[in-house]
Amino acid sequence: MDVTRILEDLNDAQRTAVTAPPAPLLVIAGAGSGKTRVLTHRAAWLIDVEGVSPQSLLAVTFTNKAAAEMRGRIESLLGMPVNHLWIGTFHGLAHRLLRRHWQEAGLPQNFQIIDSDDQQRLIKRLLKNLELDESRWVPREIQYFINAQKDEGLRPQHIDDDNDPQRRQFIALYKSYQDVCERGGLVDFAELLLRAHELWRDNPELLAHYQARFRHLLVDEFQDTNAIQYAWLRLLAGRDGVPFAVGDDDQSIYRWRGARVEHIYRFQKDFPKASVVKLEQNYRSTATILKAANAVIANNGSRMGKNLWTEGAQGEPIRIYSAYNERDEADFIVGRLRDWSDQGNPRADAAVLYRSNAQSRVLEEALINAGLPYRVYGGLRFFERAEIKDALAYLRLISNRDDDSSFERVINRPTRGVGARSVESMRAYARANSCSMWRAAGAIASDELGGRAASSVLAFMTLIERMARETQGLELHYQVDHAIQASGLIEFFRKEKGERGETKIENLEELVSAAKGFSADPAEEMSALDAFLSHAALEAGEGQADAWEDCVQLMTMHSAKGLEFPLVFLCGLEDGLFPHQRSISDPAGLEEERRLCYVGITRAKKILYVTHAEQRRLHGMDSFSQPSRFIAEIPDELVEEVRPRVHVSRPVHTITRPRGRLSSGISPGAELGIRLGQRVRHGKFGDGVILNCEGQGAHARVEVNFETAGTKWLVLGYANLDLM
DNA sequence: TACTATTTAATTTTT
DNA sequence: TTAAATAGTA
Repeated sequence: MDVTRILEDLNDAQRTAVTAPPAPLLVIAGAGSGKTRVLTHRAAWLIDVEGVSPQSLLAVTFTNKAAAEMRGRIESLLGMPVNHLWIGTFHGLAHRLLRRHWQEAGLPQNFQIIDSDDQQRLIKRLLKNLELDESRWVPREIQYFINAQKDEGLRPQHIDDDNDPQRRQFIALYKSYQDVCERGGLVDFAELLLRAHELWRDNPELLAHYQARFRHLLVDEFQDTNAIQYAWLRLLAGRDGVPFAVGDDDQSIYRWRGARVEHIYRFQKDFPKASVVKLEQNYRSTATILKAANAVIANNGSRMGKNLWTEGAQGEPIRIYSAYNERDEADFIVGRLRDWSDQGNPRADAAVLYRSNAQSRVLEEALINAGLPYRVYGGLRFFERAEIKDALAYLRLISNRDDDSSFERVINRPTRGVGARSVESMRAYARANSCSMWRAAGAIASDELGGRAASSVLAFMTLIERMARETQGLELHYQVDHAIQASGLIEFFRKEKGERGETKIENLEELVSAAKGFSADPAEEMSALDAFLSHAALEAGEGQADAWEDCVQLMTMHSAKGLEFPLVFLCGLEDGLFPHQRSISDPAGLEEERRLCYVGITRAKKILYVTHAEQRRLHGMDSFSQPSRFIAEIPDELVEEVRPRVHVSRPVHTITRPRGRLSSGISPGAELGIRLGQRVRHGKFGDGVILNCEGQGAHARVEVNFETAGTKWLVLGYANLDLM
């Protein structure tokens, strides 16, 4: 037992948490305060010092990456592999349970997991079947509704329609969706969690077994748990379980996906014996950066309250740059990045963070012009690529003929003469006889369909049967290889002109390699193919598997969570963009945006730049915008304005910032508080932005671009504009 | 069935 | 602006 090794390098608060007696504990871990370290050391402490068997430990994270990292760190701390320790994502663990107890969970043994793309396709098919208009019943909204209900642990019969016809229809759709999934043996992400919860809830002996086994529950990113995840944890903890939850209420940025910070507040109520430890010492950023982060987040009302501090240096002031437009902003950033790189710093140590993906475009152009290598995070991941999903659909059909999503996906891919008409009649038959498309195809092909279509459909069915027969017993990667060849996908993409098809073929070949490298957990009693398919759905893989090159990192602030960089740019800090327009009017939404800002700021270790543009091209329209309110929330003494362009020849656009930090230029109407870009409200025309002004005093006229009424010239004296 | 023109809408995305 | 989805045409 090596206590020293586990406790060395821990500060007092961290040590308190790691060595806490076996009782529920909530660790509020500020950004950069050693959250993962506490979690892993706690596990090591329990196993090595308290003599807890790794078997009785369950560690939950939100991402596969975090789970893998946690396992690695625990193993290196203990100096041995811990195979019996369950570490995984909520979804991964739920999946494991459902595979083990598929019967009790009421699932077919070979159930398949569908991702959100599959889910949306399924909903669209459902709408077609029910002859509902997609513009009236927006698939995305239905998908959102279904997932939100599941996240709350609700089945269709639990939901009250409030006598609202729209809502009633949504509930009905949820129900039909569920029927389709049931018939095809399909389980979506939210369903994994909900089923796993119901499995325990409805099988007391089973629950008792797991409660007895998992005494210690380690939970990462606790602020991001949704209702069903929290309910699942509570069920497992029971009366005697010992939850050890680590999270930061200030970093909860996934409310829109069902995450509820409130669980952090509820924890102490649900576990009355719980104690709380706060980790506030930060090992990442300079004091200046921390002060800024603290000051910004202090504007949020509902918080547990926490103040990050550091023993480190003040560091450099936060640089704020007011760009003329988004291209100026990008040029500025790239200039600084070039300096950074020229000074011998790794480019990979620099990150440009933005609110929405669309902002990356201008940045990328500027980076390309400057010849700076960069990498954009996000985007399509390996297993989400269309060609990969096509191949997987064939494999899924091999495993389960009744998987309608897969059937429809590949029935005519590559094209084999089965058009929309044939598919439609199969759908009709399937609907009328509530059977799968596969069965419908078999039933119809012989009579209802025309000769040519019928033979195509039969050929397809024969193909699938043949593939299933020929791959039986083969090693996984041979199965995959056979599937991509025999399906004709390779041939199909070879004919595709340009480089596109080539890439697709490469990806398909990469899929074979992935299968080669895949090893299923032998403990699970499922076929290698089913295991691989689940893996593909549950772990979509990396965004870009590019060869490593030292390059600047571009990503959204959301995807930056958990990362850190010596040099960080937060760009596009304008009201309307960040905080985003859609969150701005809702107080809870605004608070979440502010937490996102907090996350962004605390990514920076040494140097932080904050930029905004006075004018930005959005959706093809130039628009003026105010600097983000978050900028004004950073205390003046931490900030240094960057003004390399000493008054370029352009109209006086100098922005009056909320605290008057920037000098305001004299312009017509200035005495009335009118300036270009100012948002105004007009009694009749509604909200708009000032584009232009001329004249003085009461005779001054302004040109206003109204959101709905278009552009108009108004005389200030009569217009009665309200400043916003 | 495949290509082209037109329309539409536009956060964030751990699984 | 632009990307994606749909509708229309060869």
